[in-house]
Amino acid sequence: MTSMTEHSAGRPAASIRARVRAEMTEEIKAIARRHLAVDGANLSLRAVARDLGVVSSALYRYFANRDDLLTALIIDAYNALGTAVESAEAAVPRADLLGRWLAVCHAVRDWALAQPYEYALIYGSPVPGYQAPTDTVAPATRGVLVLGGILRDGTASGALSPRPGERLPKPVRADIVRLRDEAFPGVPESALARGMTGWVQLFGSVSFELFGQYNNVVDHRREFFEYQMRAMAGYIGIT
Amino acid sequence: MTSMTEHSAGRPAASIRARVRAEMTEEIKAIARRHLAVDGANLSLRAVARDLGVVSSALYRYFANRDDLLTALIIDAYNALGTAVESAEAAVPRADLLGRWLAVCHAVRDWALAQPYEYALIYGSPVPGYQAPTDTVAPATRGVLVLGGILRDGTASGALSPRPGERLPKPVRADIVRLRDEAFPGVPESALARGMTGWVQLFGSVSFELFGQYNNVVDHRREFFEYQMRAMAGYIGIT
DNA sequence: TGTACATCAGTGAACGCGCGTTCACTGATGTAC
DNA sequence: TGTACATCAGTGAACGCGCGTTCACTGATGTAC
Repeated sequence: MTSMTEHSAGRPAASIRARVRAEMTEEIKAIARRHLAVDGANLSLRAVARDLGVVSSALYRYFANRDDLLTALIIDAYNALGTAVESAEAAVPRADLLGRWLAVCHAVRDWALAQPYEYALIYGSPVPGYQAPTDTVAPATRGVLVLGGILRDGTASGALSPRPGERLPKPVRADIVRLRDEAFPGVPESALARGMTGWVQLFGSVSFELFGQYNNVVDHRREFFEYQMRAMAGYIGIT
Repeated sequence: MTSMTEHSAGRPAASIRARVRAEMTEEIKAIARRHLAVDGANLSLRAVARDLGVVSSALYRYFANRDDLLTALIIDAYNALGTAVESAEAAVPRADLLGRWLAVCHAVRDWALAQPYEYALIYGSPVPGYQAPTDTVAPATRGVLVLGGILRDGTASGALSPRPGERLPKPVRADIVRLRDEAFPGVPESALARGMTGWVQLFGSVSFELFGQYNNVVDHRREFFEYQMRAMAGYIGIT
């Protein structure tokens, strides 16, 4: 790692092996992602190895076991979704709060439609017997932090409808205050509470669509989704 | 079936076999339900047979294959949830629209918390490779029809806040009108559209809680849930 | 620059399991006369 | 009421698969002197 020995191409010799290793790791994950469609979270290491053209025990050079591979896929999925949300929202002028909120909503839905099995992995039913380790937590929060930014900016500029008289039920307030202190500085309690409700609606709507609850019920899905998200914007106070 | 031959106990002889068969079928499903917790939707027929104390091929007297057993579990789950919702709502005075709505919401959440794996089976990620047959449709709609009743009654009595000027986006209106004509007579379009949004919020919230999205985020779950459901009541126009 | 040694990716065999489904069968229960 | 026959639940063996993980190994690549 810190070796000064240089390869003819100008790279430290050690990093060649490291680079090949990183590429191999990515390829394993890419194949595993494809297999999510077939097996769901019941991912088969042997099937991944077959597709990779390698003996199944070779995978253990890269992942300690099946759960480790699943964890890597989960973290990647959260990060991909987080990146999609962040960059979609960043492209909207800061003053356009409604545009920013709708950009977030559509980024979530578009990403989920494009990788439904990865979406199911992170927002669907938990995998039986699998316990997510703590390093999934940070990637999982990237999306909602973007919403936090919208609420903060709207509060600072006065564009977010203030609710001076609103009183939250005491236990709800306790959760909201802790959340605000931990992760959402500068966001009023009522805005955060309403924002969380909108966040639940966002994922509830995407999950209904992806998990088949809209079959034979809703045909115009994008429009129905946007109608709901605009309704939530109004409820949150984003205009 | 139509035989007049009577057994000494006063039952048609054929029905004894039929009754034993029905009991056996119920027992298989009961054991299978317990196994959902371990295997998720990846249910093992052999494991069910072991628990039943029977050879695995014996199950084929009762279910043609694994998917048929899964289908039976799905239908039972929808019916159990439908019954829970219907009877909780029926216990509230008809004029108390908010009480009826909250009874529906808590019935869904309570049932889901009591049988989380059955909830995941019907509202979680779809089972890879499994296609639900059409006879799951009717049981699946029982819950939302109860909401329809609340909207209808509220409209008839004038208690549901009317939204005379509200215009839905055209594609949304198309879906809503079709839905209304098929299953929700007497419910105004805007009420139905808002009701659907509330319905999505209800299941979004329950799924977030059950599928682990509230871990380290929301501690007071019942209160947080009720706060959200009251917010949606206000949005729908239920007071 | 050359050589001895260490690291590490991938192999192939094995362990000890699991699974859904089919099929010919036995023996008990129910039906028809 | 008694008897011959039909129905049907459950058995046990088999087919043809699948799986995660371990382990001793080979041979290529990288490192240190």
